[in-house]
Amino acid sequence: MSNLISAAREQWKELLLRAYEQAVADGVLPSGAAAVDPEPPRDPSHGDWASSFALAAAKTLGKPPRMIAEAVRDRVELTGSFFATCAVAGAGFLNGRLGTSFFAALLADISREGEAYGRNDLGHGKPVMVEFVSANPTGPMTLGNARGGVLGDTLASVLSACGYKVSREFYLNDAGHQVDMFGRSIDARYIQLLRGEDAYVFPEDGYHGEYIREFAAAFAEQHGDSFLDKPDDVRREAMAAFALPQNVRRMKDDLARYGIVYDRFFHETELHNSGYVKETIDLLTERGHTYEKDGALWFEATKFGCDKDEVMQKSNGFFTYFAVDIAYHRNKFVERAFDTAIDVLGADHHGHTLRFAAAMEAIGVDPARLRFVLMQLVHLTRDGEVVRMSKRTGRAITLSDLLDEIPVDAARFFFNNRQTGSHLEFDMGLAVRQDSDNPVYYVQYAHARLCSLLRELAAEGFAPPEGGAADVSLLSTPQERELLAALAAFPEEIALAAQELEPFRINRHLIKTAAAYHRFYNECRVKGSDKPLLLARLALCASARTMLRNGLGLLGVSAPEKM
RNA sequence: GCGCCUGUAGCUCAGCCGGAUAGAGCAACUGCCUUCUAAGCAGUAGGCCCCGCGUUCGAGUCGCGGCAGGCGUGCCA
Repeated sequence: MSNLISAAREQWKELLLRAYEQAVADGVLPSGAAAVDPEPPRDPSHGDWASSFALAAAKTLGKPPRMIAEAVRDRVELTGSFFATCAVAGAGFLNGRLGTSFFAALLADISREGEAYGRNDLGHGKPVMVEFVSANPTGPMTLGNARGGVLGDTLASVLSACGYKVSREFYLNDAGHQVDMFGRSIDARYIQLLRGEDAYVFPEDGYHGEYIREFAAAFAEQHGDSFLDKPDDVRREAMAAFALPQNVRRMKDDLARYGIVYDRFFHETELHNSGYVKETIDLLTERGHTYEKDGALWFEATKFGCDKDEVMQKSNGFFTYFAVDIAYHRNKFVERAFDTAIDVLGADHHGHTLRFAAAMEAIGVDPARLRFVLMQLVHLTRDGEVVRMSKRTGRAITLSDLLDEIPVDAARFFFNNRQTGSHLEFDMGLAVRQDSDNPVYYVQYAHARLCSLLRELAAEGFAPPEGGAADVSLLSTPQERELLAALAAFPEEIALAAQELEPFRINRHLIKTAAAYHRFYNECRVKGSDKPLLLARLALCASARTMLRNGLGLLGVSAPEKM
């Protein structure tokens, strides 16, 4: 639960502020300057925390930044702090270098917390729902669903690590036009199967996939031609009722294979059957946010900053998708009392975010409780060539096709290896490659190397020292310091990933840490060193293994002990 | 037309609420295994950070105006 790195930052801020106050008391500097949050210097050779206090204060105090910085530096009291040195550099930066006490505390923390290292309690147990994928249940899942699945699942894990009570949810659109068309499509194939291709014109906007024919054939297998003389709507509903659960079953299987398990599949039909959609629309009307026009019921979105109003109930009496979704989100916040709901959506849905916020405000829910992760599209390539279709099926590549070819670890790592707002290029050639070009192996290899090293040391009778009993001051090479810094930064990365809804940060940090370890490995021998140094490096390695394992765990990627 | 997103090395992308000499990986070139896993490491080379103006002690980062690409703007979902 600790976050030593941010504790150190706060301490640096405080130490400099106190030194400044001393300089004021000494009559060297005028009063009036405000504290500044230190930041990590871009170049690690400058130290661990840098403050631009003197630069920011220069104008207020009417003194040159370097003069201010030097006056502060001369009065900074490092005894008993995490810091070993304070230096002035550049235009007037005050650079602090962490000392042994910090690193000893760090390794002790990691050793004590083990698999909990990196976690925090930002969430205080507040209930948060992450809704993701929510793919149309009338067909196979797409690559977009594949990316959304990883983002949602990883984000949920990250939030969970931050002390939120997280619920993973899949919204199942098992009602409405799409399902109707699903039934009509299967029905058309059913009739064509029994009476010949020319006997029935396939609906133009129907689902053309081969799987529709398969459902029709399966239905015919079970029921023969007994449905041919039934009324259209009876037939179609029977087809949908027959095929939908099977398709949902397949989606769940694919998701499970992908390492994704939901807390709940929420059925849209529940909202209709219970009258909740109508109740929600009535609520909007009661609150005076709707009007009738052209036989339809409209929501006055323009009252809440949108550029146009939205239809809630069509003139044919059916509710729009938007209306149902408002009801669904009301259910999340009001009936189920989630503190925050996060929707992972394709960027092509960005137009909804404003409308949703407006709708939440209109029903009396703070719009800030609804947050969106908008993800850009996926471009699939194979060794530089764009891939659109599966060679095997001749159709757009599905999640299932992808998992047939790409190991789950690689798929999960790749889909989270870019910021959500960036287009993601997924190189299938790279994803299956088992070498260091492939970042997932790079990280896993670092973990496996650590495990191997720790096994060898254990065989020689060396166990990681309890509670940081090693002499950390011996860890003084740049490689050791870089690795320590990466280990220290992990809790803050998790916190930022949760706050900013950027699960990609975990990938980035893992790659950074793995790189630091590989450099350490090449430069610093553990086996065969003098015992105090060996023990200090052993403690470092044990901590590094813990951090890498915890990070991979958040991603749902395995941490192999041998490769 | 209006709105949102993106524009950084040949390619794919980082750049953490404005900070020091703009980074990583790939591709190219040069090195490193009798030693804890070479699935690794070190080095060289590669940049009008799309353009212009502005704010600031300081701009890849903030503001305004352009340019280019993507998406949205349905009584579709």
